[in-house]
Amino acid sequence: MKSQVLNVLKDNHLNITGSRTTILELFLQQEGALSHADIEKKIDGQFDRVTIYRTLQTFMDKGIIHTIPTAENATLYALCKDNCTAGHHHDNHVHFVCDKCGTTICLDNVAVPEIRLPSGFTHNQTDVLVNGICKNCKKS
Amino acid sequence: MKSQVLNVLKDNHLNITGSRTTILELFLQQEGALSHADIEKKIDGQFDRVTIYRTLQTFMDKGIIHTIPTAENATLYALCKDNCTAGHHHDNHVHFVCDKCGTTICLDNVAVPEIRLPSGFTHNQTDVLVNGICKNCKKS
DNA sequence: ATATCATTGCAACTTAGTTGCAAAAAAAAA
DNA sequence: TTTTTTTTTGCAACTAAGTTGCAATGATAT
Repeated sequence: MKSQVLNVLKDNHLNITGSRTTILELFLQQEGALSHADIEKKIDGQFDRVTIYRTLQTFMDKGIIHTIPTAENATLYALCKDNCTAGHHHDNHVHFVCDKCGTTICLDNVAVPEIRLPSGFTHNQTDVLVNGICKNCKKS
Repeated sequence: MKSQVLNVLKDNHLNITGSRTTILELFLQQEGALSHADIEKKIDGQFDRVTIYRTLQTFMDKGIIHTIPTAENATLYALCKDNCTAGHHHDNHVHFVCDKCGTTICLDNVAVPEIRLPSGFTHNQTDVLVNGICKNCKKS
């Protein structure tokens, strides 16, 4: 729905522009996370590489999306659910990477466990990355 | 100790060469993980960039080192402790990144917790990345 | 000591990401 | 609605990370 896109942008005090609506729509249309390259393919020349980078950075700053660290070291971006405040936001959920189809998704209802660190270490944030076979690939 | 370096190489059926002994020594001399750039700096032109990449790849193939996924998406390499068999090896420990000094270390005695996945998902491997302040930085 | 096979350095390339600046597009003001 | 101001975009040029082919060098086995 188009109005959802506009609402998200308005709520974050962002001007409505072509690249922002188009890229935000991509995220809302699908479950998995997207890389810069994924987006570049999907919009097929509609916007410049640099514009995509800058749009993603803007969304990051506002807490609309977050990055996912992957084992293969490609930066992935995914929508934040609800309670991410601008800037300093935590993704308190587990990230899942499918070994078969390569899709990365956020398991929003799988909590990150507490890690007991050795004495002398202070905890700040935890990222959990699980590899395996996803729901869709298992069926086939 | 020099003989330790040679033993590791011999045990893994690797020819003894300059770059392999030098780079392996670097890993044995220190606690934290190293990036390609770190190594390049430390060996200061002794070996070609490409040779470093290939040496790291060789060590990976043999299970001497493993990669650590980082939030900033720079590939880090660290020594495997003991029971990593060649090729398919698991790093069943937590990785810690210090927000102050940037050092990444393997917390070998902090186990990776079991993650309970939603139905339909099959588990294969888990990576845990903790950010915070390390032992050394806390003192100062 | 030499033949064989593995390893290295070089050059050239691809891919990811960044920066400055002028043009174009939004939003605000008149 | 038109003009002004501010933001956003595209382009070009750049840096950094990583890869590949090939000829030359170095290690190992005979």
